[in-house]
Amino acid sequence: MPELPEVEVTRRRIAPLLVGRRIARVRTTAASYFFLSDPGLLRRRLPHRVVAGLERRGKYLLASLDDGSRLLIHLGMTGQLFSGDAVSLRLLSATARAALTPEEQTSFEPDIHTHLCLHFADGEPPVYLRDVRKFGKLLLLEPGQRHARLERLGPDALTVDGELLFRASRKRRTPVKALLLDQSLLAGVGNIYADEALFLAGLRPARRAARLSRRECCVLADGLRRVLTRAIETGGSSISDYVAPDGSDGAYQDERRVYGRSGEACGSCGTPIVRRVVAQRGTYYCPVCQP
DNA sequence: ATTCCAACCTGATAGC
DNA sequence: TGCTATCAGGTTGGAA
Repeated sequence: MPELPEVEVTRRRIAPLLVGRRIARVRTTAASYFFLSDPGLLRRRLPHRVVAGLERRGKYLLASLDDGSRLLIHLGMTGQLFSGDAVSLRLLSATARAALTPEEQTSFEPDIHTHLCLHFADGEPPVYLRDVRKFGKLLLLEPGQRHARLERLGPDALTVDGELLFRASRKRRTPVKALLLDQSLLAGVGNIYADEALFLAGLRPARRAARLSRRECCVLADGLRRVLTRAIETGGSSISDYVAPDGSDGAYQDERRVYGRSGEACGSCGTPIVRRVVAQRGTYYCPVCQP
C-alpha cells in the first residue's frame, strides 16, 4: 500500500495524536513475522514513555521516545496507522463488514490484525497499528542503536535530481523502473509512483537504465518530484487498504494516469493502457506516449 | 557487482 | 456453493 506520499500523509496526521503524549497501556498480538522486536519487550518498555517526535525516512516512520529509544515502523503492503476515532470500511475485512449494520460501523475495535495498540495517559483516543499481511515491520531501537535497513536507504525521493539518476544509471542494464524501486538509490518510490513518474517523463518502464540521456534523467526526476508532491497534497492513493490516520481516503487514485488502468484510454492520446511485468512487478504504461 | 527469483502473509476476485 | 488460480502500494536473502 504505502509509498512515500502515504507514509508522509500518515506522519503529518498521526503526529498530533502521538507527539507529546505519554503512553499508558500497550497491547500487541503474539510474536510473528511482523515483529522484529519481541512484542513482550514492547509491552514492557513502551508504557510511561512520552513520544518526542515522529520523522519519515523513505517509507519508514521513526518515533523517538523520551528515553532516547526509537520505534521503527514500516507499513509494508497493508499496514495502517490510525486513530481509535477513525471510521473506515477499509479497516474491516469483507466478512466483518457484512456482519455489521451501518450504524454499528461507528467505531473501530481492534481485531486479530491489529498488532499494536497504544493507549495514552491523558485519555485521548488510542493509536492503532494494523497490518493484515504482516509485511510491515515494527522494531524498538535502543538509544544510539543503528539499523542496517535505515543505513542502506538512499536520499529521500522528494529531493531527487536528474544528476543522481544519471550517475546511478550508467552501466546498468536493468530497466529504469527497477532503478526507481531501488531504495538504496532513492528512498520512497514504490510501484504506483514509479509508473506514474515514468508516464509523466514519457519513458518506457522497460527502457535500459544505461541508455537514458542526461536530459531524460532530468525529466524523470522532475516527474518524480511532481507526482510525489501532488500525491501528498491530495492525501495519497486509497486503492485498496490505505486510509489516513483519521479514517479518510486519499484522492490521488483519481489522478492516476496509468497505474491499474490497463485497457482504459490514455488521457493524452487515447491509446489503451498496457500492463506488462517489468522488474518483477505489474507495470502500466501508454505504448504511444512512452516510446 | 548486478540481476533475478522465491519467500514472507492474508484476502479479494475472477473463472470454472 | 465451492474450488483453484491469480493478483496485490514491499523487502529480503541467496542463487545465478
